[in-house]
Amino acid sequence: MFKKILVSEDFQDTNKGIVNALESRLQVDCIIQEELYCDNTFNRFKTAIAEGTPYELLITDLSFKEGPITRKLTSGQELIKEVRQIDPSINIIVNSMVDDPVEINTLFTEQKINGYVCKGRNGLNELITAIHEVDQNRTYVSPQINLKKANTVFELDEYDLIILKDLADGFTKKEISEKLKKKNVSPNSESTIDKKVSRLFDQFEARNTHHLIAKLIKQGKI
Amino acid sequence: MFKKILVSEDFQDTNKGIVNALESRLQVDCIIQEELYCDNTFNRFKTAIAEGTPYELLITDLSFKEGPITRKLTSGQELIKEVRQIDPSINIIVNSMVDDPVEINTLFTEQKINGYVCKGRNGLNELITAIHEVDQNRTYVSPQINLKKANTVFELDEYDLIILKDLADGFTKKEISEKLKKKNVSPNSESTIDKKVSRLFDQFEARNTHHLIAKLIKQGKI
DNA sequence: CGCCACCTTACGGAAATCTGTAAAGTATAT
DNA sequence: ATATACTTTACAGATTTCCGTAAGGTGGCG
Repeated sequence: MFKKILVSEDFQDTNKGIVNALESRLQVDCIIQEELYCDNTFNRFKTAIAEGTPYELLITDLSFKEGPITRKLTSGQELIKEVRQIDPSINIIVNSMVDDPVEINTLFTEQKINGYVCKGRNGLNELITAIHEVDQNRTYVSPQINLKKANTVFELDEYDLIILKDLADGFTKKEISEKLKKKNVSPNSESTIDKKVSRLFDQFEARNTHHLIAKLIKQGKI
Repeated sequence: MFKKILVSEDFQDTNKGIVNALESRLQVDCIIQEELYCDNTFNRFKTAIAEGTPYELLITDLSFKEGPITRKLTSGQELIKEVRQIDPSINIIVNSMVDDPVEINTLFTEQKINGYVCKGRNGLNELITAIHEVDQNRTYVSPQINLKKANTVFELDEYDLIILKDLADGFTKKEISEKLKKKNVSPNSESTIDKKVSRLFDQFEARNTHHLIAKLIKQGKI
């Protein structure tokens, strides 16, 4: 079983909840340490390697609030990427409230994480299970997550909705294009998004994006 | 100090984190109980009153995920409303990630909550502080929340409405400027319209015109 | 009157939208 | 295989938005 674990989670209550559970439910000789900031996590991680006592397991959230400290790493995804670069063999379990299969699938295929636990009423129990599974060189995914859905192609309407909702939330088409690429959703070029929205102008007789969004929200379609 | 506390929070890790902290940092003779569902919280609450041993403090989250069980109460807000109806004197502290001053202010003015703790890197410490404050009959709000912002309601005057409605109808700022000139409404320069809308970005925390229009329509202000 | 705060307007540059054209890729039917 | 229709993508330009600076106008106040 793992002897050295690092927990990266910015909410103090959750952080303590995880650490307490690990301390009481794992073997006594396991060192469990915690960080509230991605940057601190990464530094501690590097230091441990330099000192010849590397961590064996990283448990991290994905979303980290802004704080008083200027940050280099602002998300769990970025943290994982950096960590993987300097230690490809480290075990990583993500513990987050994200439940989008597409996004989670990307973590497994690209970031090579070993487990994904979706926060919820059984999250802590699942996390313990995940640790044991990962320790046995198996992967773990919360049962309520259906990764198969990640591979199903979006219907046109659903695709349009993603774009329109993001536009209504103030994202630019370039940003939306980048978000789609990160989620491995295709098509995802700015040009295609442009065309899709232009076609919606015709369809809904809108003069421009402002008009289109206003119409659709008033119609309750977004 | 409170002798009987009920914690309502659907994420198991967070729930345990809170309960563990309370158990170790409050007096030993305090009964702390926990629930993962609003409905269960409410039932336990009613039962305690019926048995003549009511809770003195309720600590609750606002957002509760859907689960396998059909729910009557689906949010902390609904829970608080029901609880207040049968026990107007119960102390309530909300522990949530919501950071919108308007929303939090409503909890104090309408639901008469006694404390609000915003989840974050210091959330658990703040929660302990909040409990002590509420015990002394004072209210508590996380320091990063500026409730004053909640009271500065931004009224849209008639001039703002003309511009916003025209934007939502797909007119460009140049067109709106021309329309105003034709109607002999002043000010009417494109530049002034620009400034007006930019100020509305700040006031309503919108990233761009799409975002602003979407927000205002959703709020029913246009 | 001069000073100050605020509003209006002009202007310019960077970024984003809107529109058209064209090339490349995909799937289907013959 | 080839033709066809459709989708995706790149690119280019004209227009519009976004944001900063600065100049002029207006009204309050000692």
